[in-house]
Amino acid sequence: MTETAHRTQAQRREQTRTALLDATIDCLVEVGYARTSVQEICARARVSKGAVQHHFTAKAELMAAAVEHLTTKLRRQLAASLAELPSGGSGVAAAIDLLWAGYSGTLSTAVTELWVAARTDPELRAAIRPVDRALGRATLEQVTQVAGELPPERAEMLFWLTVNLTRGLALDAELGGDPARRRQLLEEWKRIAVLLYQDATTAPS
Amino acid sequence: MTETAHRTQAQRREQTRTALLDATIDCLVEVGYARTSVQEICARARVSKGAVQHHFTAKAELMAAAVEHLTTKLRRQLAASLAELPSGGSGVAAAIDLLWAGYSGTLSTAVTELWVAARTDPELRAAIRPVDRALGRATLEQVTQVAGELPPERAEMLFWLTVNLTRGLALDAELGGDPARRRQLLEEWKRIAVLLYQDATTAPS
DNA sequence: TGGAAAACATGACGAGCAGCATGTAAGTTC
DNA sequence: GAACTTACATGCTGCTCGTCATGTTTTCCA
Repeated sequence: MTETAHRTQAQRREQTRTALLDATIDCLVEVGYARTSVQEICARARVSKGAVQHHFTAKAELMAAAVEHLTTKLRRQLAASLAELPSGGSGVAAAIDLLWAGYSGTLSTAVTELWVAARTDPELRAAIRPVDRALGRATLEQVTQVAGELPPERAEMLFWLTVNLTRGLALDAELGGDPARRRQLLEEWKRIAVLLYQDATTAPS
Repeated sequence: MTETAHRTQAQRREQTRTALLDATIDCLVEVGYARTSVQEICARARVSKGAVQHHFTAKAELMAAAVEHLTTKLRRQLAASLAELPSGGSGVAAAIDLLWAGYSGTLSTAVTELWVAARTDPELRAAIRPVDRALGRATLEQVTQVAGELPPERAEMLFWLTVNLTRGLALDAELGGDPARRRQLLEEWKRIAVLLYQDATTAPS
């Protein structure tokens, strides 16, 4: 029990706000975007519909806020794990593992739901694009610091290839594809990436 | 104007049935799964709600049928283009292009909508999985025939890597990512694939 | 040619949805 | 401690959805 005898207004505000946003993410992950209703979110956040009405004027605004909340979380998660990467060939493999871990978790599942929904919802799309691009660029920067010996152009290529491959694999995982095959594919890609890394660093053009 | 003075019952049945399924796919592509309602589908197919009621007992059944219809179309499309592939290194690059073309078109967009929806809808999921697996296997077979000199194990790896990368790129395209970068990434991947292909064929382990 | 059956249309029903109006409790300010 | 503001709850309204019951048209068959 959280004995909240006295909470300042700012505390109350932020508390229910994050509760709502977390509940929204949970909803996206568990029931999908199509069935994510305001009522469901309220039920999970243990608040009334009036509360969400007070904090967000419309559902779209809630979703937009959820996108930012979500991205912030993902960013923190990735940053924390990417900070302690070894450099060199083993670093490349480790980075790929981390990217896979990041893009295959529940947070990324929620992002995918929003992405697909945003394709046919211009408002949501406008909210997602800048935030997502910022996440991509920030992650790229951290990754390229690991593989500093590589020409930045090639490091970027490797990064984006990994990200897109990982997203494809995450999609496969969502539908219940064979986990063993995914592991195999990821191992193979790591092998290829390390090989390319070594080629580029030992014999620069 | 299609002057349909006399249509046999079977013709009528099949005609409105495919009209409904095509309309469903259009709906998925244009407004997304969340807003794909029976009414929307009926409006596009120029039929009443009673018609869909007559052909499909529930909406889930319509969706399941749409999945199969969709997969059949995709299969035909891929088969037609994959049939006339050159073999060898240039064949590998061409195959990648074709897979990209297949997985980035409107049909694949509809599939993605259904995929993501199926993640949280067991019924839809059960309908999708076998059909999708069959599509994957069939495409794999056709592709491996092109790269016959490659050890089947490695050809399969290359295929699945390409498919998953392509799906990730397709997702990126849906949100309006930079087309130029996608082209760049695809070119890079083709280079890598051809390189791996040559390595494997000239110096088998 | 008439009647059975299939294909389709029309209208209605209950459920769930988002948004709003209004009421109540908790914190702030003086 | 009383007026005031912010944070939240409750209940309603109009709408859309999927489904169903019933009517109408078209084809088939004897």
